Amino acid sequence: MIKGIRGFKDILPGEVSTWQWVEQKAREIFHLYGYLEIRTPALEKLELFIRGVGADTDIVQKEMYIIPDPREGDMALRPEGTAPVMRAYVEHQIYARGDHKDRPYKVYYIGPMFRHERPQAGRFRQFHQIGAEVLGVEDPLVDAEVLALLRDFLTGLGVQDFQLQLNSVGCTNCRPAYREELKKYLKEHLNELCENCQARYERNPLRVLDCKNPTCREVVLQAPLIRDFYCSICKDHLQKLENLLQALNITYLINPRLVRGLDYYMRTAFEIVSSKLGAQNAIVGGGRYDGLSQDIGGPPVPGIGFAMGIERLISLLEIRPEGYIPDVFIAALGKEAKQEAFLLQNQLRSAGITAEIEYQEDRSLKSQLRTADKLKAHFVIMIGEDELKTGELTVKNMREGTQEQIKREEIIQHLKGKKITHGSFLP
RNA sequence: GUGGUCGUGGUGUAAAGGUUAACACUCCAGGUUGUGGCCCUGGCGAGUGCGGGUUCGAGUCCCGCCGAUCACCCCA
Repeated sequence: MIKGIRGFKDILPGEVSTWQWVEQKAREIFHLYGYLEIRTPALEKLELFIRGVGADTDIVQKEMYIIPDPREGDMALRPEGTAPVMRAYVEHQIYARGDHKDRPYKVYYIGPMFRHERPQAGRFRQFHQIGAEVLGVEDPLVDAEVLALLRDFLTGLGVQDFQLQLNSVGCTNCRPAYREELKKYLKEHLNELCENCQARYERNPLRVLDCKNPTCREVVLQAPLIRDFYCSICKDHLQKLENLLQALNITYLINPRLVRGLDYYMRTAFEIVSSKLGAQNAIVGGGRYDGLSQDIGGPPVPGIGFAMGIERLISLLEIRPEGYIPDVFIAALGKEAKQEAFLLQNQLRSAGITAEIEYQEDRSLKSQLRTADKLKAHFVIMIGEDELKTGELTVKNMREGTQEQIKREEIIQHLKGKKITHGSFLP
């Protein structure tokens, strides 16, 4: 038997209705907030992620699916969505278009991402993200807007258990000084750090801050904090954002040790975590990346965005939509009636009524009703010898247990007057 | 990439190294005429992830591989 690839999951019809519901809700909220969908390819030049996400990040160093191609150069399945969006923005010179010179460019995407990690609860090699980016505006107003959107989206899905963690990771002006200070501090405690962090000390000392190793955590507790090093712009940015969040009644927690694993973040960085998720507890991650455009060869363009893991989001959903439920099940007895049932089914569907028939030969009425019950059909139309003779069909309401005789020609009109459900329910 | 646990019909479980692998759910057929759910009766369905080994005998023990799961790591 040929099996699917490790970490790559089939999403079967039973779950797809939940996915569709989530995606539909996302599209509604993005529309409300003025975001348009963007669709970028699953494959990009490897270079984009090395320069965008950062050569030293785990994503680039060990998690990418790389496709070597001597003709086109190395390519990679996208491990995240922000760099590709920025690439498209720069490539199509959106920044130069009149309609976006001083209006933000707001886009969202929904699609698969790929990272070669060891699968675990909430972690897959192909996973799906709903993400959004706001390009071209530096003002913390857009930071707040993005967070408001997220809050509204999650509560709209009935998700209760989440916490917004916020930090500012500074900018190219103030981070270097902090970095030096942090290194100075870490140097004194180098032998107390885990192996991993000893390596990080040189390449990316900030990452030591959110190491989960207990002894590292202890060291970090006394470490200098970036907030004592913010330049006036960063300080101001964070202060304004906090004021806006408070004005919007968005609850958040400042986590001064929140550091994100992608190099492009600056100033605002945030995560939304849930205690119901286990080790992989982040359902959303995001922040501001004002340097990204230049990193990939574009003009200076400020930006902020987030990505949300759909699998993780779905795993903490308490409400789920029902799948397909037929309005009508047609039970037929005998060959002639079966033919009649098939034709009736077709007419019902033309009228927008969902209908199912029995496909097996010679099943008793009893078993056909059983099937109708299992399908949760609202009505059963019975066709047998009597009905064929009189031209009146028996219509049974399965929810009420009542039934009546309806003339064949009037059946559609009759059902249309019955407030039928059209096949499926969304919460 | 590292470590722990696990792998039995479609699903969930059971089977001290010893008959023909059991039970529940699902599914099918019945419980007298053409009426669902509940209940009752009967039936279909696996040879135990894959490959080796130990043993008279392996679902059970050992080794390897694969997969799942949880944690580390990292992140959504």
